[in-house]
Amino acid sequence: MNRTFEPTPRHDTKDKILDAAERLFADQGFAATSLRQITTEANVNLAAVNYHFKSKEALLSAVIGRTFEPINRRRMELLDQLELSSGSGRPGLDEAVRAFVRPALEARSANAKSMRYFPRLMARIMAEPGGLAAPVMLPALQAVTDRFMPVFQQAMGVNKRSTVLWGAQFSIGCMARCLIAPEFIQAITGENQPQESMEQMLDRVVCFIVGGMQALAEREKSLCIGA
Amino acid sequence: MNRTFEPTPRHDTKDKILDAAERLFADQGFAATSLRQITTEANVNLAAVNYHFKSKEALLSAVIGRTFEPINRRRMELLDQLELSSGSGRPGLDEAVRAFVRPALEARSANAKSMRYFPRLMARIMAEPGGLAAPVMLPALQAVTDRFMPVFQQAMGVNKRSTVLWGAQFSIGCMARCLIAPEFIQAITGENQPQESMEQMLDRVVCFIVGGMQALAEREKSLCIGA
DNA sequence: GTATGATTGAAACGTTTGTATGAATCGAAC
DNA sequence: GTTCGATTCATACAAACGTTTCAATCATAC
Repeated sequence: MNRTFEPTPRHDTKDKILDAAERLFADQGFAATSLRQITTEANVNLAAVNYHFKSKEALLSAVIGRTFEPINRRRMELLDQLELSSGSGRPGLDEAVRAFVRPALEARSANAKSMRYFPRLMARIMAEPGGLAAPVMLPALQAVTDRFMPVFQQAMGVNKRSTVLWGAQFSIGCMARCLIAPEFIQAITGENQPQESMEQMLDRVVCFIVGGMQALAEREKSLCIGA
Repeated sequence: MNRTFEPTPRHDTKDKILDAAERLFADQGFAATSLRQITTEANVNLAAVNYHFKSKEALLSAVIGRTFEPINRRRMELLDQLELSSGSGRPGLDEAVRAFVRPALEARSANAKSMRYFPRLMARIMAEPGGLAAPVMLPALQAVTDRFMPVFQQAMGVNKRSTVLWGAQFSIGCMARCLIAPEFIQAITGENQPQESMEQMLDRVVCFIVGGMQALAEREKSLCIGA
């Protein structure tokens, strides 16, 4: 067999593939990213993808799982801590929203060397309720929803579940947008805006979301009075 | 030449391609949609795509242009009317936000027979500042931004342009999310929520956005007092 | 009827794709 | 050193892809 073998260190092939896939899926989307692009960037052999991950789709699931699972775990931790440190076990709306949003912004900041990729991956995945990522994403979203929705509802002081559900959806929209907004602002204005810190961005988006949720709560109350 | 020719009516090939492309690009994304899928759904010949649109990318640009251009034109019209009918030529924040959001929701409703497609197309496009759609989208976004941003700023009563820019980005996030929220709510809760009318959805999202923007304005004022 | 440009049709082309295959190499245990 | 499973390598395969080509057909004007 004609083989020009240059051995690759064998201890991190899988991670190299995951890293490259995360970057390229985020930048180009799943379908437009070929396995050869991934393996070229990761400097591994094409067959390694199927060996370690069985299929391209399974690779996507793995990328999503390792990206989003820590965020959701962090959310749960923050909320648990909040409830412990709140005298009545009932966090305020501002605190609850922070616990929801902060992990996503933290993840953005933690990916300093590939900061341009994570926000787009998240934006792409969040736009696809029935897409390829659904089997991985829906259970995760379900768990977070089950945990946070009652807290939001209590903090908003509303009776209707639909008010909370819509508020949560708009909050997700804000949060997702927040992750890519710097790129958009740059593209639209052509200005090099001074870089905002993560805490500044967090303050802005939490302020907006809390204001919006409180407005929805007020709306519900005034509709009840009118009915 | 061996040809089994069945003539197609020649008066609407281009529109059939655009319709099919809009549906499939929205549902699957650009890269995952092949021209053969489009032409099969449109019941036209493969070569027609390149004849009428020159390339797949040009087809995408055409789809985006015909989808988003009417929305933006409607936005401008609504705002013009608003300024005419406002005594001082200065619309309130609620009205300005409505003028921004309503056309998108209207477009969703107008696509009754393909309602599942338009929201996703919009969500996909909005997630990609530097993507394939950028040459078409950025000028359109620029025009809308130039027109609405001063109105929002005045209505919010803030001095800093950055406050308005961020508020606008969060608003776009809310609006985009609003278009696909019914699917998400359905997927997460497994419940068949009663269908909300367009006006109900519009009221909800405008309420949230206005609340959020007012909160940002208050935040700016309190930061100025503190500084 | 003829001429001409527009439009459609079938097929070809070269490239790319994900998956699969079997051999070579590696690393750990004995 | 030998064995065995894990891992990597080069290659093959069939299918799919966007673009192109050229002839047939259509529609309109004269």
